[in-house]
Amino acid sequence: MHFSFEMIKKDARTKARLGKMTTPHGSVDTPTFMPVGTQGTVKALRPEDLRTCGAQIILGNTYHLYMRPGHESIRKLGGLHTFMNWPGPILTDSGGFQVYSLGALRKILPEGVMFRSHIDGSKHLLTPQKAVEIQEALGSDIQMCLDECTPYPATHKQTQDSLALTTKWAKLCREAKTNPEHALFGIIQGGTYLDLRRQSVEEIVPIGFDGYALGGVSVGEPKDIMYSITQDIAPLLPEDKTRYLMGVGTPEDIVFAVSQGVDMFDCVMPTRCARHGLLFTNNEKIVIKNARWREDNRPIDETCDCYTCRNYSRAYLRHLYIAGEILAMILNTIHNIRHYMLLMERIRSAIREDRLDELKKDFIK
RNA sequence: GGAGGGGUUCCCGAGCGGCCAAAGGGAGCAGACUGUAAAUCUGCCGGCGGAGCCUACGAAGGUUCGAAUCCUUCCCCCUCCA
Repeated sequence: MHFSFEMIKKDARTKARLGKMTTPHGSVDTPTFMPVGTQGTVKALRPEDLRTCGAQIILGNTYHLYMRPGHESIRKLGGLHTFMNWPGPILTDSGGFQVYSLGALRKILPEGVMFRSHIDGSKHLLTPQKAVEIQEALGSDIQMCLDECTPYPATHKQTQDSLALTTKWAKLCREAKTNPEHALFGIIQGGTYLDLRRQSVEEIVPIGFDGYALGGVSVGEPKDIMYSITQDIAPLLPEDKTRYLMGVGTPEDIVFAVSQGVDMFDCVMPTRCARHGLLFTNNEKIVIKNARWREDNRPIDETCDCYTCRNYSRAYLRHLYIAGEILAMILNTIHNIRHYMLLMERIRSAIREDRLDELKKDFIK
């Protein structure tokens, strides 16, 4: 089964779209959220927990899996799906974000990025061709082009130079792709400059990808800038292709971006915050370590149907967290992922019923 | 009975004449987290609205311009010998 994207319907009052992606490992209802599983695991969850939470697609990472255990090993062991026992679709990030996040450990060269491994300090050159080769070895359903995630702040000139590299690498990734079943997505950069963002769309779209991502946001820029980039650029992307806003975000960010026509998201927020004791609900955010929950017998969220909310009290979850128990991370992550999945279900229902704007009002005042 | 070691802020523990409201842990309290170098990181943590003052280093006296730090007595604790 080849990758495809079908737009089922558009919301009547916003730019939101309801759609369906088909991949070699199953289909995905969009708008969708991908839990982040950088190292071949969504931290603290078993694949069956992910399934139960409603996750349809997850994200893995080229850089991390290349460094450890190595993409060739994973290929020999049957590919990433088999290796990690996740039968559903997987999107792999290219390592472009590590160009940003591992800033001190890498050097950008015209032909690629020279990384000093964060694990043992060894040197590795990640080229666009290599990034595609690794992702094909992993067998990911959706591969991402190697890009430079432009940091914030950056001058117009710096952003322009960075963009030139991203465009050049996008072409090389496109040429390097060999497996027709897998999708390859291009990435729009251009920092906070609208003219460069537009230029990026004009350069990347003609190369011809299976989907388009908006990258280089949520890297420290003010939220209104991120929103305006999303608002201005998402509608410029081809209607018949998946639109993916990389690394976003909070529930309100997601609802906003959906209203601008974005179909896919990924973010560490639900998983990392869960491990750090921040639990999402439809009302308040709950910092589970707070003393106020010491004897609170209620679940995290009475409207949530997750395993954690059905079986455990805030008091118990607080105890587990304070005591440093592993189960705290497991139960907290189950809740936050389910919360995000329920959010996406609410979003899809709203689009289906042409009332996303009403839902949006609940999130963005 | 003899010899030696010790009692420090909630706990452990450093300090051994002024730079000490007292290092460093822990506990406690609060906050952050956006394509994961994150089970991480940050802040607060004797009292009083601040420069400041008050109360604090087993107890009581003393020496000194100044004491958690030196001296005396007392009260506890631990180790070894009898």
